[in-house]
Amino acid sequence: MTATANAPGPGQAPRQRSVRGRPRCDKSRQAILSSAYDLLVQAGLAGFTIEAVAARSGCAKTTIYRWWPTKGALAVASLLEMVEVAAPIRATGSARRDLESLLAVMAGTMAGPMGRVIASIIVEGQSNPEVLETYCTQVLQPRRERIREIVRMGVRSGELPAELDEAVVVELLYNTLYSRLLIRHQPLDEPGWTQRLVAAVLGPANAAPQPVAKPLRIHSDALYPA
Amino acid sequence: MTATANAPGPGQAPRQRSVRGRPRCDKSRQAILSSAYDLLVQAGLAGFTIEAVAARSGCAKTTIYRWWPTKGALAVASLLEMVEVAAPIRATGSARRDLESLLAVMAGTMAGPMGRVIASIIVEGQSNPEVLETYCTQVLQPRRERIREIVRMGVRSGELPAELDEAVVVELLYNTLYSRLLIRHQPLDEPGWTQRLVAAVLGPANAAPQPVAKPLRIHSDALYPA
Amino acid sequence: MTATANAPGPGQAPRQRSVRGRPRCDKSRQAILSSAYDLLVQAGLAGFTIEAVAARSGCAKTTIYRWWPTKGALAVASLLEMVEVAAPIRATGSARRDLESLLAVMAGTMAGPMGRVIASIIVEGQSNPEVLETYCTQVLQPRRERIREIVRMGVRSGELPAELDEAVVVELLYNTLYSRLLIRHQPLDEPGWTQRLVAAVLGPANAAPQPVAKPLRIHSDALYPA
Amino acid sequence: MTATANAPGPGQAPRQRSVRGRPRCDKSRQAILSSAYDLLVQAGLAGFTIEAVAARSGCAKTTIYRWWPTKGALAVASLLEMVEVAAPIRATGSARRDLESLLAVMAGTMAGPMGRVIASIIVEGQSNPEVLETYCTQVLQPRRERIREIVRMGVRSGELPAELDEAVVVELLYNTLYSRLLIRHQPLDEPGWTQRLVAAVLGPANAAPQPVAKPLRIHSDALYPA
DNA sequence: ATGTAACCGAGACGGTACGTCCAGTCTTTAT
DNA sequence: ATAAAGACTGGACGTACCGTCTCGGTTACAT
Repeated sequence: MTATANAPGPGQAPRQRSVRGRPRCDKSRQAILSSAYDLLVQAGLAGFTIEAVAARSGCAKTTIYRWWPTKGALAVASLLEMVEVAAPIRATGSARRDLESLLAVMAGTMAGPMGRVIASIIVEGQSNPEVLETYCTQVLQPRRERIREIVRMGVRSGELPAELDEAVVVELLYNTLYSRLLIRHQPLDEPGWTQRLVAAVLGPANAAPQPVAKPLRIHSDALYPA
Repeated sequence: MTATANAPGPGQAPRQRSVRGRPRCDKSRQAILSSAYDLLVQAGLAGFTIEAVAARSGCAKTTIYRWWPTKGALAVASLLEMVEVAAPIRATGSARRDLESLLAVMAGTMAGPMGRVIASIIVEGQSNPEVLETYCTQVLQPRRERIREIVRMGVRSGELPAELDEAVVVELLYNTLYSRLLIRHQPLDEPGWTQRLVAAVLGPANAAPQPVAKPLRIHSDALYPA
Repeated sequence: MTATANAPGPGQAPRQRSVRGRPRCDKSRQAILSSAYDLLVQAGLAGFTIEAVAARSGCAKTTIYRWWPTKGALAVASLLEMVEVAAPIRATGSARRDLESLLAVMAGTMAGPMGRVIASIIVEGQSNPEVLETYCTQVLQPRRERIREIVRMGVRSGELPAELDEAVVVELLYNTLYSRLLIRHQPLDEPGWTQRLVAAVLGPANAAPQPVAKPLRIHSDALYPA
Repeated sequence: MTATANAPGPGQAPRQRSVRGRPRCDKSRQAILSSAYDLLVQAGLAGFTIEAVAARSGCAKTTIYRWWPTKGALAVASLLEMVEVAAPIRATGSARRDLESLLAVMAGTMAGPMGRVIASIIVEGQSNPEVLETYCTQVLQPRRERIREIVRMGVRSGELPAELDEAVVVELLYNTLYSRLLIRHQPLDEPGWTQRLVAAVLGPANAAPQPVAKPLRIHSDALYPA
């Protein structure tokens, strides 16, 4: 993990818990993070200014700079604060259906306000590699792993062909979301798109899916508000 | 087309061709565009400043603002200036191989300096929809069409399965490139990646490809230096 | 002369009068200088802030920084703007009386608002030698010269002893003013002080002063509002 | 005496001597005062910062603020710590010579590092009258009294004319030092200046000085390092 | 040939945000 | 109680670019 993330998520100790001195004011931390998030949602990158965050949160600029070295770091931190680590979802027993609905949820999320935040983070990351690094480690990878798991389960149950390249499946499904978010050549919520995507990636649904005996409790890849 | 694109490509008339007055100085236009491009390549978005472009090109800021309304517009224009409309390539007769090599070329291009420029354009486009619009129309769509054509030809020749969803194929192949460019979770030039990608999208190569009778001269999707 | 003075006094050409580019806005210059002066008078050094000057004058900070490199330079310039080069006074024919009244006027000026400005300039000058240099050259020296002239005339007319050390006289009379301004150990306008001072410096008035035939029109050392 | 001076000289109890709690740490007091002095000498006003003093002395800012209300108060206190109350000097028997040598010593002191400290104190005093007040009471007045005493003795012995205005003599001699310190229009250590000054103020040395019967031990006006 | 219109360079201008420094204050633990 | 540590609000700093605005000068067509 990088310094970018030293605005701690739950359970993290960013600075060696100091015994001496005034402890960090958590109210300020919260105010700053939620102000940052709100500004990103409402005004996008243009309005996402340290000064604006300071003004809206009622905190001093110095307090912001003390804890987050760059705007990008602040942006990721504000996203992490708003997102559950991994929301559990109910597996239906069909990997196909699971993927479809998961993709739909993700696309919906990205089409909404959180999408603007994510886009902003990626933008900031272009000139600040640590931001992207943190985003990938903290947000992207755990969620990609969920998709991978669904695929793995589908293969194991025989629903999906054994020769399926898991890594590529994840890559294809996920990347297409981000591209639409950023390039906007097509809408993220194009109707029917989810199904076509899954069909194309998994191949035609000729084999009847075998319902798993015990419907497992797995986790969603979607970004949920905390 | 929007005002964003009024930095004309060849043969375009951005402003109602004025009969009176001093004609536009093409030397300045060239100097500005190439300075912009160079700055984008060398310093990325951080160094891509109207003032820097003016300084490097030896032109006045007013001259830049006269012709390009925003930094984003200037960025796209500078890219268009550096890129052939569509470089012709030799079709090998195998759609699979064509796609693989095309993807490899594109990935290579995006991993290089031009990738930085493209990323910058997309970044600028986040707060300036016209920029993305122009980029899609002028750069993206024509190139996507080429992929589509290869697929179409492959289907027609029987090399590729008839039920292939052309639109989705293009989407999958292309988007994954842009995601890697922007998110950097994986390198663009991962070895073997191109093959796995094509295999996953087109399905297993069971049908023996039928070489087309007359190898057609089609066009590359890659962005070539002009 | 130093860069500090490039806010021109009358007849000066601070930057080689440039033919190219937008000419300097004199309204801004005036507004800045008078705002600076007012702030120095009203709030002293504490309130004399580039930001405050900008706010009060309605100009941008950058405009101020473009023309005056430091707060000190701005302070001197604002003083120079408010002061006549050398106000003429009527010589009475008695060097003694002339010096007394001149000292009284100067003390009065220094005890007033302009004194605060001068004190501020000297303070700024402590960490910026150019400021002091400019102040001495532009303000102090010309005025000291006037005292010297009065003394010279008094000696020539026989009113003052020939062995009088002109330089020291000027030094003694002037310095004591500045010390009282800055150290405040004694009030500047102590009644009778002027006479005692002159008496001590010039020696006892034993020689009857010879009235000059034609009372000359000389110049005051005092700082007059322009 | 004012609150400004509650940095105690030796033997003073600024705060009602507390019976309970941790006693004041004298090591901190010393460290702070000498750090302040050093910073004033080395970096002048610019580097004389509470934070810098804290850093250099290894004390906390709060400790400084607890004992000295303002930077100015700290500055005077640091000067007082470095200075003997009144260093004794040997009177030569000639008031003239005594004054000359005394002036020379003072000028030398002011031209050196301590001069920077004094200038800083006066600067601070401009926006903090209590600082000047303390400086005058603690430093200036006792030393001026010494000059006055020399003059008085000179008059009593007949060396100096009886009509000499003691107060004005002190004023003239002392003020000119401070002016040169602050305005820098002339160097403080101009050779021969001391003699000319004394000559001008005391009048020509026509009367042969009467050596006093018993050379008295008086005190110097100069500021000696403790 | 001479307007007239649009171009071009230079550079001043009002602004916004930057990231930093320091001022003072407050809150904690340690002595 | 005093001290050290260090987080906090707040204000000003000086800088970088923004996008706009005059200027003096330069083409090149249209009278």
